[in-house]
Amino acid sequence: MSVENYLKAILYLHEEGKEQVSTTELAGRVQATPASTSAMLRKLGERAWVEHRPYRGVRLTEEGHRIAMDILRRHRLWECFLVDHLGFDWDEVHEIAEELEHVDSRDLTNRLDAFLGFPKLDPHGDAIPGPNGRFRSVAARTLLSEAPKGLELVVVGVVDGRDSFLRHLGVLGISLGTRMTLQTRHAFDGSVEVTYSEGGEAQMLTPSVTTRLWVDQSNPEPIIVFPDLDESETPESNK
Amino acid sequence: MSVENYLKAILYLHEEGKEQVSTTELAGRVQATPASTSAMLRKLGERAWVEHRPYRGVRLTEEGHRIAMDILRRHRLWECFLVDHLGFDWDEVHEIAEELEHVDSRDLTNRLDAFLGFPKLDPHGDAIPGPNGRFRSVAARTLLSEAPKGLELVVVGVVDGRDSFLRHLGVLGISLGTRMTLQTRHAFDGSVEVTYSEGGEAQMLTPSVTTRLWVDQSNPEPIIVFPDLDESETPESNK
DNA sequence: TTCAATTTTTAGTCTTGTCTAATAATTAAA
DNA sequence: TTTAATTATTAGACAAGACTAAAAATTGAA
Ligand SMILES: [Mn+2]
Ligand SMILES: [Mn+2]
Ligand SMILES: [Mn+2]
Ligand SMILES: [Mn+2]
Repeated sequence: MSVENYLKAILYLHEEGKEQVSTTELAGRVQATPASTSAMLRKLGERAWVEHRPYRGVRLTEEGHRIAMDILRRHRLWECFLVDHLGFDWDEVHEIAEELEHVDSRDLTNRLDAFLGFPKLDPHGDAIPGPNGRFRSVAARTLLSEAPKGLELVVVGVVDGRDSFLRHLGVLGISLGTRMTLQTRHAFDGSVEVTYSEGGEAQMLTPSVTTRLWVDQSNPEPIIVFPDLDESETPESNK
Repeated sequence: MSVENYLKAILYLHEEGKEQVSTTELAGRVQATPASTSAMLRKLGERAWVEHRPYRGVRLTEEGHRIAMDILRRHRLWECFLVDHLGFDWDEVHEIAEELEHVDSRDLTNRLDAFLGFPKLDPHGDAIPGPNGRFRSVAARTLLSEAPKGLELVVVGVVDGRDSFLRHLGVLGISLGTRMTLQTRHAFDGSVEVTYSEGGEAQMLTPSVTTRLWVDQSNPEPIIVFPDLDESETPESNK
């Protein structure tokens, strides 16, 4: 919980343009003393969620960025729910979302996302990260029918929101956030075969499906490389 | 958070008929050691949320009962939301609700309640406390093990909300609202045979099942609602 | 370049909640 | 009514996260 709030605060500061986040500024954001913040940064560094150069500042690692984006996603989705369905005003929701964001269930988050209609913006007009941990951008997504083979893809949207189609997706085991890799494309009729990252047998999808599904690359190229960080922790949370 | 889980666990045990709750039994419910539980009980006693007589057991005070009922209210409202609006199955929601229940905002709770249409029962058929901290309705219900033969019955709740039991019900083709008629009762082992109104073959049910299912006569009498109960009856049931 | 102001980290405590091991009280058996 | 088994509490530690006060590093002004 505390760890999550710190990560999100660092993300906010990055989004505001700060490459390096100072201890004091971060302390201000999380309402803690610089001393407490310093201790937390050491811990986050040990877990490889931030790169902390003492006295110099801190920056999210790729993994830390991923985690922070997921918290931001939950925060903004809940804000949508509170405003659009419970009738809160946009200035009343932040504090409550600040709590709800810490309920960490991938399934819950994705279903809430679907329930809300896959919103791209929260009630404050801020972009909502998608299930792949990146902001939803029209440019970044591709129809499954035109996606490349061999790369892990993640389903980021549907072209057709009719109930009949969504129910059919359910039968196929596909929902927003489903990860799959395109294995084969049959030129004859445009059908494709995919394998789900979660396992199971190869699945054939008809063009009626592949032309109605938005996908994106599941694992973007690493943007930042930290040569001297020691290896890997347990991937974070999320049942 | 921890404090809330202890209070709710004590409430559950009260609802199961235990006047005094023992340290060991409570420890089992909250998945902690008796030593930790003992320490927590001292603290809860200091805050006057329980009456703790060392070596004798513990009981919620009026204030503690009020707080616990409010947590139970949030838990069950969220379960309704997860099932009715996010499409979860009734055996998937408990763990998530276990987290959501701790988001403590009166405004949020009451708006959620309204959004859901002021439900009286959660997806497992358990009564939902109202904003006044008392149950809203008492449905006329009987254990299937004690129900009369030959009448059409409808499943209105489960005594045991554990996922394992709910999944077993799924295998048996039973869910909330399932209609059946008790055909035979075998005195030897307490097993019964029922037929489903929807059709299919007669189904044998073991006492482990029949003593955990609340049923009501299928004839559509309206649920009796007592908006302003003076006495806090102790509605039975649940995990 | 030097030194004082500012920023950051460290040292030492506290609180909450957890654990294991040891002790004490209660209950059940002989 | 003793004793043995069970149950409950206390003692002592630990981890997370927070604080204040003190020390160390960096920065900026003279
Ligand atoms: Mn938060
Ligand atoms: Mn917002
Ligand atoms: Mn809980
Ligand atoms: Mn329930």
